[in-house]
Amino acid sequence: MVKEATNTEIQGILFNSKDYFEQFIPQFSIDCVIFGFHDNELKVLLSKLPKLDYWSVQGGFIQKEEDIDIAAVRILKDLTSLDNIYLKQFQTFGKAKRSEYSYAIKQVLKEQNIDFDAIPFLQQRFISIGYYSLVDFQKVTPSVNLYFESSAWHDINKLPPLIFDHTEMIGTALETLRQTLDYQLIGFNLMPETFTMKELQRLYETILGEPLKRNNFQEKILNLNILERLEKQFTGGAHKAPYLYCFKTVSKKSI
Amino acid sequence: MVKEATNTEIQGILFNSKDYFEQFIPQFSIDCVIFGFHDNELKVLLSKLPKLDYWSVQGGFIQKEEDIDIAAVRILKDLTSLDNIYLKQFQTFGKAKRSEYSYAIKQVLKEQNIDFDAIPFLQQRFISIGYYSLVDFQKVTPSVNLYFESSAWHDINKLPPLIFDHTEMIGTALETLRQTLDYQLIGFNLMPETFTMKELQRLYETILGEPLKRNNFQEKILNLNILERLEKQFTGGAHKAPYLYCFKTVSKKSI
DNA sequence: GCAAAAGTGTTCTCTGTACACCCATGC
DNA sequence: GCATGGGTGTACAGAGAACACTTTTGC
Repeated sequence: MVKEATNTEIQGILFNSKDYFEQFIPQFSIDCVIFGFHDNELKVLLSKLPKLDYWSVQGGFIQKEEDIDIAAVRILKDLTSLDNIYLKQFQTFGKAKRSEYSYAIKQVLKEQNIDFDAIPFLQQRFISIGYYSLVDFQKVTPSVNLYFESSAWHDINKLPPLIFDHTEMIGTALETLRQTLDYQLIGFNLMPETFTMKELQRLYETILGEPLKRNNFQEKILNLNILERLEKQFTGGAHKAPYLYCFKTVSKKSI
Repeated sequence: MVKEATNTEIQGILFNSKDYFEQFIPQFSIDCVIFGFHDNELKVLLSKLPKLDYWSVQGGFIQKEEDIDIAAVRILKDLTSLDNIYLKQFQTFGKAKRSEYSYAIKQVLKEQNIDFDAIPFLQQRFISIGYYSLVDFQKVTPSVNLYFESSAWHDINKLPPLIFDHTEMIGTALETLRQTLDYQLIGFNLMPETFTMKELQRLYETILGEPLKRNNFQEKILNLNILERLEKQFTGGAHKAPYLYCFKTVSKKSI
């Protein structure tokens, strides 16, 4: 999964900005906060900058004749190999200095013989449209392009250092998820095919950022009439075996 | 308030796109849905295209080194002469063909010797960041620039024909207002200094799009403890005089 | 006095929340 | 049997909705 890019490759791509300016709308990007659920934790998919301990929300650019929503779908597919995924625009980020690389990053890359100041592509001010998407962790095959070194899932509560305003971006995405809380939508898109009530509860506890009462959560969720109860799951634990559940079939909502 | 622009003026401005491209980020605009409340109706401030029965949400462009939120404030001030106004980004509109002028408009303007197809400025595809703002109707002095003929308030339920995707834009702004309903914020920014309970109720009925029970609304609003009761207002009607209210002082929230 | 509209109080339901109890499972 | 964790039931408080009643005003 980790793909190393050589310095020459990176410089080749970056300096060759001509293709970029021909194909895409300049100064404009889409960033995609990808949420997944695994090991009882809410995760985001991040990509690591080569040679540096900085990570980034992945994104892409908008083709000159492309709807932004279509661009977001295309970019998400490039990043996860997934189609037909829940995807939603949540905010546009446009501080004038938001996409400036820090002095520290520039210095370290200069040591690698990459001079950011000389690359027109990177000199642009970018305004970025933020989308978030909910994906089934198990189905994602993360991919990286040559700008990045590797991709990995990170616990939403233990984010690594991020470039630009990406920490704020993830925070806003989570906040939007919380405020537009939809039990069917979020669970259906983030959970695997089958799961226990406890796992589902963990998901909502992470999104809401607070513990929920076990029995009240169960009653509320079951009353929504969106779950189907399956057989019991014997875990080997010294306690009653929990039921497995799945969501009643609905079509995955896209934009 | 109505300022007529001659064809020569319009063409002068439009053809002189050089200034625009030097000063602003191309292909990028901010549109500002301005809400006001008057005559017991929720209104939006719109501007009329010269010579045509088409209206537009007003907006502007982003300077090369300007934060988008700052740009929105500047644009709003240009349009209403008001400072320190509640203003919120709600969605970015980016369909590829969203800012194309219709064939009908082009034809009519061709008859006025304005050839849209020859104006580079107008040939651009625009991606527009939508903001909405809540203003005190009485304090606004609408202004127009040379692109438009006049400005006027329109009832939210009786919108005239609008260019581009502006009808959808206003709808989304209203929908956002509804979903993030905040009794203090909305009322405080949209109502005049003093008002009756009935007037306030009308505002929320329009936003929610449904009638509310008079007594339940009164009880709920008063329990929020955000209103101050003033003297009675004798309207001359053959009924009990209603109290006037004002909001307890809070600072007007900006972005 | 009467109609119109404003102010106030009461009841009922529904939801959310806390607490309590019982049941299945493996050691 | 016993500890652990899952499933279910109950009781109380607060919010919202519907209804009823009283008060003020101009004619």
